[in-house]
Amino acid sequence: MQTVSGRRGTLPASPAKPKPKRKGPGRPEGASGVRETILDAAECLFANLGYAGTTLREVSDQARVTQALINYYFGSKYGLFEEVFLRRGVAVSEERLRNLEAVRQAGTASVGDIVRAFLLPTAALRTSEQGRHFLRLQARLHTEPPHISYALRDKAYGVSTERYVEALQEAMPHLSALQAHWRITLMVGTYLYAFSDSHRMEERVPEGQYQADDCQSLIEQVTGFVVGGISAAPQNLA
Amino acid sequence: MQTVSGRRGTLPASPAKPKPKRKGPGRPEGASGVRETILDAAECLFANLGYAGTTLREVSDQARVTQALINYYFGSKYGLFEEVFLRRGVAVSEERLRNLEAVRQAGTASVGDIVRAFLLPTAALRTSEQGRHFLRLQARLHTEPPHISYALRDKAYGVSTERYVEALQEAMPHLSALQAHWRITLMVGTYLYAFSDSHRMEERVPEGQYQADDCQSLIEQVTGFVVGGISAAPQNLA
DNA sequence: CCATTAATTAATCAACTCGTTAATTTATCG
DNA sequence: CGATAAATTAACGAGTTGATTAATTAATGG
Repeated sequence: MQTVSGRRGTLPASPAKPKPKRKGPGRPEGASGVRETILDAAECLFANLGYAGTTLREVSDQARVTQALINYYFGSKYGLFEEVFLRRGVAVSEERLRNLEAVRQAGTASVGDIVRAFLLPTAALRTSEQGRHFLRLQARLHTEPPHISYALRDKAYGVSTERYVEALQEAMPHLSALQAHWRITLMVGTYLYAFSDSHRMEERVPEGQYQADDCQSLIEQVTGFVVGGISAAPQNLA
Repeated sequence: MQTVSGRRGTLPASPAKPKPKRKGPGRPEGASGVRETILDAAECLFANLGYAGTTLREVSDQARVTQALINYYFGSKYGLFEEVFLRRGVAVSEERLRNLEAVRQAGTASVGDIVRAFLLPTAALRTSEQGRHFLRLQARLHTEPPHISYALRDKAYGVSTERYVEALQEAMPHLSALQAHWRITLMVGTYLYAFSDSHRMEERVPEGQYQADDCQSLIEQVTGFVVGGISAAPQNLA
């Protein structure tokens, strides 16, 4: 589709623009990329303002397109939201499954192996601005009303999370099914919060000790906590 | 403009009216209780739909008052939100401080003591429907945009959380200040998620094993996980 | 080279948003 | 009693909201 033939010589009344970014209506040459631009803008805004708090006009402004174009591409506001979330959500889920498969084939998986296999795909997202937007969006999705969140969460993460419960039961055979579910659930709650920047440690920790962009330290803190929590003795209530 | 003062005068010698619920305009006899009714309705809706997703009309409908009455009592939508959150938030925070003081005076506080002192006030809220609404609202507040959430979170929980960091450092002197902050932060993330019903274990756990209203089991699972996470051996980092 | 189709815009729409105002009803107090 | 203040309602208004439509431009395919 990338016919890179030169522009047509006859330019009606517009001045000669060497700029490849043509503005205005009309079918663009090749892929315009505007679709991804809209998704990026929406990802940022949905993450910061929530589903109801985001307006399509804000999205269109930030993406520098007209608002009608969003409905043209995604049909509706919810259609946009769906695609924003699933575009990264399914990728994360698939990577988790691949990671789990890898540690399983390498022998008996320890709790640490399982936790790292689960956390690494999302931890990697923290290295980019857009990735952090998605992580905030994801944390937010879990608090959105069911009719907005349930179907999406299930579609993206339903299967892979179930596999991790099974793997944990193999690693800790003395855990009941209910306990295994609980610990995976608590892991999810912990990392959602820790990776979403919705906490405010920056303001509470003595000067300069906390580096918000210290990704390595973040992963270690969270992994240590989660492994400790999952590995705790089942009736550890001293 | 409008008097937003709180408590009205003392209820006069109540003449034991059989029907204290008068409908229509005019000053009611004694305390009408409509203020709390509005707060309860708003608590439920803010929890389920978020700040932006809740309309004052829905609140007024559910509270069975006219929409203008909300502005009469609370000034603005945000004023209502503020009062909804703080009404229980400060109570929880104060109870946490009292609990911490109690375990400290009883001798050296263990990690389990600290965690239970922190979690019990919110766990108790799960026994009532309105309390569970508040817990969802609270979890949601942490994902709302800063201009909505930061001031409120700090006002309600700023001091008490800081005290718990100090207590944890006493209980685990080998932890650095940064690590202590992290572990308290991760405890918050974990319990916010676990107590807010934003997970969906009901649908994933084998039949009947999960009792959503089994408050005791919930507390045990979360407490065990958090104590294990906090007590985990700190990876060798500064 | 012309018909078709894809991409884009401006303009518009009906519904809904929060907040305000004037009016009304009643309790309370001097 | 009568004045005042409190509580409540109906109605409205200015501004947004998500979505639709008709028109416009250009690439593509036969």
